[in-house]
Amino acid sequence: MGHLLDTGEDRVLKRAKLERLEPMEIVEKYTRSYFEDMDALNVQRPDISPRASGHIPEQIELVKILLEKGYAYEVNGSVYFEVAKFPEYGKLSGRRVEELLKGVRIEPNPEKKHPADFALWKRAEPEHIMRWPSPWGWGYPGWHIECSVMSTKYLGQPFDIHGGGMDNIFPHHECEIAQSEAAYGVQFVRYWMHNNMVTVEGTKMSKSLGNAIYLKDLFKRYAPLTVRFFILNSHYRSPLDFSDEALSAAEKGLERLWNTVREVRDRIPFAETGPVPDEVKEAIEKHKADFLTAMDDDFNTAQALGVLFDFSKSVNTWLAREEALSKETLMAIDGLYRELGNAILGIIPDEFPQEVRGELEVPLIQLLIELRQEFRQAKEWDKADRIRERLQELGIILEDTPQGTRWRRVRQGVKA
RNA sequence: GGCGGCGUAGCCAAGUGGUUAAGGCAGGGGUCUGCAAAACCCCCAUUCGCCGGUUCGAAUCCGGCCGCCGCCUCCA
Repeated sequence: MGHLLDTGEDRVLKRAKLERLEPMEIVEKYTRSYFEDMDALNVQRPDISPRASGHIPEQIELVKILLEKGYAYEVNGSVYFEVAKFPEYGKLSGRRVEELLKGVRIEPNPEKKHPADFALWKRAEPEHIMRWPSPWGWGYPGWHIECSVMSTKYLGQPFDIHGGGMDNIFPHHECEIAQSEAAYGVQFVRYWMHNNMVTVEGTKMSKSLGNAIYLKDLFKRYAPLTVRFFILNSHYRSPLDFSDEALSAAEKGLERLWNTVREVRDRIPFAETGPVPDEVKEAIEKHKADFLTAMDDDFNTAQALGVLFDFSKSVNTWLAREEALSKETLMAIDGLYRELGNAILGIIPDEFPQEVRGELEVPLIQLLIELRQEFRQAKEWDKADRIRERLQELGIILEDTPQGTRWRRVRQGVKA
């Protein structure tokens, strides 16, 4: 369903005309683009992504039920939900119907019995392309009914968690509750999770202000997992402010985490078999428990990340010791990173990307490392340092370790 | 005007009645290193927007005020 812009135009139709495409092509195009961004952010795809326009009969059915039960009334081919018949209206947002009227700055729709009543079905004039036949004539569904219908069709009623932005609490989620609970007489949703708003450099993000950030653009400057880490670093109920300073700090922090995990994984193939020290076992158990406690507390991802950093500090200390860690120890540590950092938070990749641009890149870097090693052995420090500096300028960082020289890319995952 | 969220160090950000206010970034000092990098150790908020109050005790509870954000509109 396109639904209307401030200008009264249909959102999808406007876009379709502009791009000279079928309305459904527009929907498909933006849906795919959205999934691309979510894939990059390591967000799992939903099992079902229902479309409102694919559920017109079900929506009509719900409107019929509400009419039959007396919660709705029809006027001129439109159907409205009568808020006065549902005393609990406002229970989610803490509003009272009487209070709502005071702030109304728009002249009430004369078709409505009460200004707070909302549309379940709207009559559509012939020029409105997205319209369907119904018992009340040609029209299209109201602005909240699709969510009630599609969520309960696939999840049942009640279902466990309904997410969404805080800005949708009223009227959208309030209306969903009214429709669904009035129709079926049982609770609609068990838990509501409302994330706070996103700002850019302290001001709200909006197209008209020209400060909107598109993920595809952001990914050119910061790796998608950096953005994910940044988002996870604050609680979902807190406002999220995008700034270069904050994103850069997140990038550094994630790199620190990755450095430790990379070191652990690099050592596994060369490590000797041996027992896992009690100290390590206990630390793994403790940090895992702390992590899960944080997540169980209303998805406190920020605190959970703190636990991961605490754990890494211990790991780094073990790694820096003289005695080598056994293969079992390293694998146990990596196992916790995979469980908490990968499976749960999705910020530590299964495998770190090499980001090779061409087949020649890796052998050439290795050649330069060899040459530099020879200069170092000859104590020709200026030449050795020049190789390291020039490579760094190219985005390759060299690190000398007791096991030899390692290299990695600066700002991994950022599309050049 | 009403409803809701937020306001914690230079920056980001946990913590919502009780020992020393997590963690990350930045900064300072040290260890390691040929020098770096990475890593480790130490330092870095007697104080939690402001003002009152409750309490033996408050960032945490109550009242008032200020600031940012959102909603109160047929965007969904």
